[in-house]
Amino acid sequence: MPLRRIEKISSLSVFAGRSPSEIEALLQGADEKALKHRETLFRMGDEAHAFAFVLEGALKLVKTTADGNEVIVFFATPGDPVGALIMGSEQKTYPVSAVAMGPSVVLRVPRRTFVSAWSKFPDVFQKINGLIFARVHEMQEQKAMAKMSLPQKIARQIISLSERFEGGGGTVLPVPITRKEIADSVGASVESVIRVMSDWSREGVLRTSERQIEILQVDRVIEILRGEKS
Amino acid sequence: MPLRRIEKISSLSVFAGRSPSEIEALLQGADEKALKHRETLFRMGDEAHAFAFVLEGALKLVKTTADGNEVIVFFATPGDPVGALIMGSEQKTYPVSAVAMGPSVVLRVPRRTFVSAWSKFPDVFQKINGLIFARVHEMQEQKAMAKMSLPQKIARQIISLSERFEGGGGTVLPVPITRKEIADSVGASVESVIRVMSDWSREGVLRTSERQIEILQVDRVIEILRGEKS
DNA sequence: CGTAGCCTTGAAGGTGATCAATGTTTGTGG
DNA sequence: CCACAAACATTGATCACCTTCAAGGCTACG
Repeated sequence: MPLRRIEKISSLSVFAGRSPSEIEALLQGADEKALKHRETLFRMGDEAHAFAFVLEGALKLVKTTADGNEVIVFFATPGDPVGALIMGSEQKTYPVSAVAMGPSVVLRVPRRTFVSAWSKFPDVFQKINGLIFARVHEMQEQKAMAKMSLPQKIARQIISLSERFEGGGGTVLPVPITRKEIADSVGASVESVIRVMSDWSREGVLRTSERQIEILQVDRVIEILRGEKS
Repeated sequence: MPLRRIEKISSLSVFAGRSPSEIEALLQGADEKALKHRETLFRMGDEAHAFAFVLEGALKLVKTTADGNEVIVFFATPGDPVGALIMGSEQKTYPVSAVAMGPSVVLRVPRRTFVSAWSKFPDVFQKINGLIFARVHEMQEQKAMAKMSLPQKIARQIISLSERFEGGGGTVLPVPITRKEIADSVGASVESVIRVMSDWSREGVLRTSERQIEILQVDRVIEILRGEKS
């Protein structure tokens, strides 16, 4: 039952300026896939037969290290492509796993369509590159935090995430995210993340219920990010 | 005095399969720029009028953080593009600075040529994407080391760098790299990097002279990377 | 021949990791 | 709908690894 979310799909930035028939060509063999919480879209090492756009919810891109640790490389939010870069590359297997955070929906496009149709539209390519740029930029920003303290890293991660979801107020992360996931994304231990965030809860900076994080004092978080302590 | 290194230029992977006249079109307004050691190609925040390919030597892509720290985001080695991603994006200023490590040469292509010519060749685009993929991959791998010990991070960085330069043996990094640069790239302090590398020198694992690092016992370095201590 | 850039070493101290135990919430199968 | 298993959150104690600060030396180069 493919493509019931036409609205949402045609509002994807990649499709801006494409005619309906062009869009149809770009979506040959594409389907919408609904994912349950914690369901895996693809696993690191799998052959890359398709890429996808996040339509609803969010996916985490995860790497499992040799010693069994998990590292979250990126949080993909609505509009973000996943597995797109690899479509044009030599490599044939996904370098990361993609796992849904909360119930999510993706638009999955087979590689053959990428090769046959997507490559034909320079515009489209350019749009994808814009999205990739955003991702690289985000990773670079994060790398720039290397020497900062843990609270600063966490603050940055939370702010960056909250900014990625449109929507007024925007102070509630509309995606369930665990302390472990935050830890894995900033390169810290769960315990340390908990200690930091518990302090913040006590100070009324933020609040969590059912994995949903609500930022109560955005300015305070920004202060922390800038480097003032409690 | 543009384009004396035609040989090297046409062997760039982006140009594979292009005819001489096509290459000429892709190089409208392009020039070769020789950079001295520590010379800056572009500065973070500058308007992005051009992108470039490294032809000889190497460049470091650096971010200066609010508190005056430097973070090296990527080492660009021959064949790598710098500033390419931003060409297709909304953003108009470079997110990082590019600084030569040792005398280097780049092929600089103006943005207008990118817009007018490069966008016309889907193949070329795809090739660039392949290169970007390699870069993203490298950054992801590095992020995956977040929880590893400092010696492991340094070992990885050194190995990864040595692999990026073709050339048999490949155990001498053909680019001058300081302890500070290694520190800035793995997110550690100079002193710590020095302590680790001094130990290695004493053990005969590697040797440095004039900023050139020579790996004497590659297998030992790999052991360290895998997690055995001295 | 002085300055700038780089390397080195030591001492002291802090941040965050690790280990261990326990509570809480969510999900699942009978 | 209950019972039990997973997944997630919490707290405390301990300690290793790195950072920071300080001081000094080496070498290249204008």
